[in-house]
Amino acid sequence: MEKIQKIKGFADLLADQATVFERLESAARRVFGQYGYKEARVPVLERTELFSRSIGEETDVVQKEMYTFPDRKGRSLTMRPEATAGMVRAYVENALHAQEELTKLFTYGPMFRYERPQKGRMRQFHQLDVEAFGSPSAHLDAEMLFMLGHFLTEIGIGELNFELNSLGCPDCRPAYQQALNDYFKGFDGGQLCEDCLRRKLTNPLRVLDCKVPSCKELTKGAPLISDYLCDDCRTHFATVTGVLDAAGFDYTLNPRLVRGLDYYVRTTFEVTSGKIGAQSAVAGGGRYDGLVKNLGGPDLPGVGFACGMERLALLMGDAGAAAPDFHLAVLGAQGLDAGLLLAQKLRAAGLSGECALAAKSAKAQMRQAGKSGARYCLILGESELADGTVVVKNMLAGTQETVSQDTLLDIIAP
RNA sequence: GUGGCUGUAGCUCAGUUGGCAGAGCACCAGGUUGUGGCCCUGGGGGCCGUGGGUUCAAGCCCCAUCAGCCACCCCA
Repeated sequence: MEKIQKIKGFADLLADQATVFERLESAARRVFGQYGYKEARVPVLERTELFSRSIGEETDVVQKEMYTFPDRKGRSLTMRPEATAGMVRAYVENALHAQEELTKLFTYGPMFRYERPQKGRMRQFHQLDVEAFGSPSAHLDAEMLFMLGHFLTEIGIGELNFELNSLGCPDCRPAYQQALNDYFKGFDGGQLCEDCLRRKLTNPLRVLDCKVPSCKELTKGAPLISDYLCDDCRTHFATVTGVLDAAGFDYTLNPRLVRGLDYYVRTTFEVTSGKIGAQSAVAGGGRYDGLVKNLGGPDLPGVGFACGMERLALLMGDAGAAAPDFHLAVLGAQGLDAGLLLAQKLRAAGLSGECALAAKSAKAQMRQAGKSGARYCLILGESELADGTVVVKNMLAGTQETVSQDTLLDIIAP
């Protein structure tokens, strides 16, 4: 029969890799919980309109990266390309705003984007996602950055860059975009790279972020958002940076930091690493006041961020499985039943280990015990079976003794 | 969507001007009637990614296709 292989950009996470993800998830639950965030589990499949309306019709994500298809009744559905839209939908649909003034939620799971895979970029990838609804406070922005930093420290990742910017709001951003457009009008003659000529129309902010040297040169004199912020946005941002400074939180201001999703306003941030290839962003987020209303909810503000789990995994050491307590070797087929029962007794007492399922040679079973990494190898042969004992071999020391099965637990209990 | 590199044993990879399919590691067994790691001996394993083409003959040459890696783009 023909082999069926997994589809491009999807991955099987096995054993040690799965353990790394489990560690990320439990660390997230622990740390986010310390800040009052509660877990939410939301669907992976949503109505397409949810994403086109929130992320922005003209964004790359919506234009060319979504897994979109009709269901059996012809409705357009989409595998979520990011988590925020679904979280906002759940917040609105469950009327959580009516239950508490501030709602703090986190979730994690697979996201889907139809992109060409490369280092740190998969078509099915996983994100940790945090959202806080209901507060316009700049202190919430700052606390969220503290929490993100706390989490990254907790999982042992260092040497990261926190970049910070304010994108302004619907009151002040139009003036800035106009200024930027005016500035770029002078460069219609092809002095910008091909990508930037396109970007100039679709997302002018992104031109500021171009890596082509000639473009970098041309944008040196470009207007910066920081000079166009309205008073409210300026105050908000100053409060955020002020709190971060007071805490000695390490970050850099990047007035050219752009986000690919349309809903961001005011505070935006990105955490990058120089050690994971070209896809260097490990986390990114910001404030999205207006999004909740845009998705049919009340006019309440929100802040959030997402963390790429595959990218975090690239920065983490190998997990290494926990060593079991015992391996039970059975010599002689008559002992298989008794062996299994003995193993059950040990597991009931909280120990971990496996029992032989076939009476292979002693050498073969010892080899298996060695490979399992078990602290003890228990040997149940004909003579032990006859007098209710068992041989306990300490695999590290290489010593062994014969003990009664009744006192076995006293010896090998951790 | 664009570009470069790569697909041979479970894994990492050799494979000559086109001429019998290879190594190391891993796995299994034996060397020890009931004792792991080190060592020695032996063994099982291959639609050479897939489909076409050229040829007396293709792992090798040509075309297509799928997949992987890296980069662009974009983003977590």
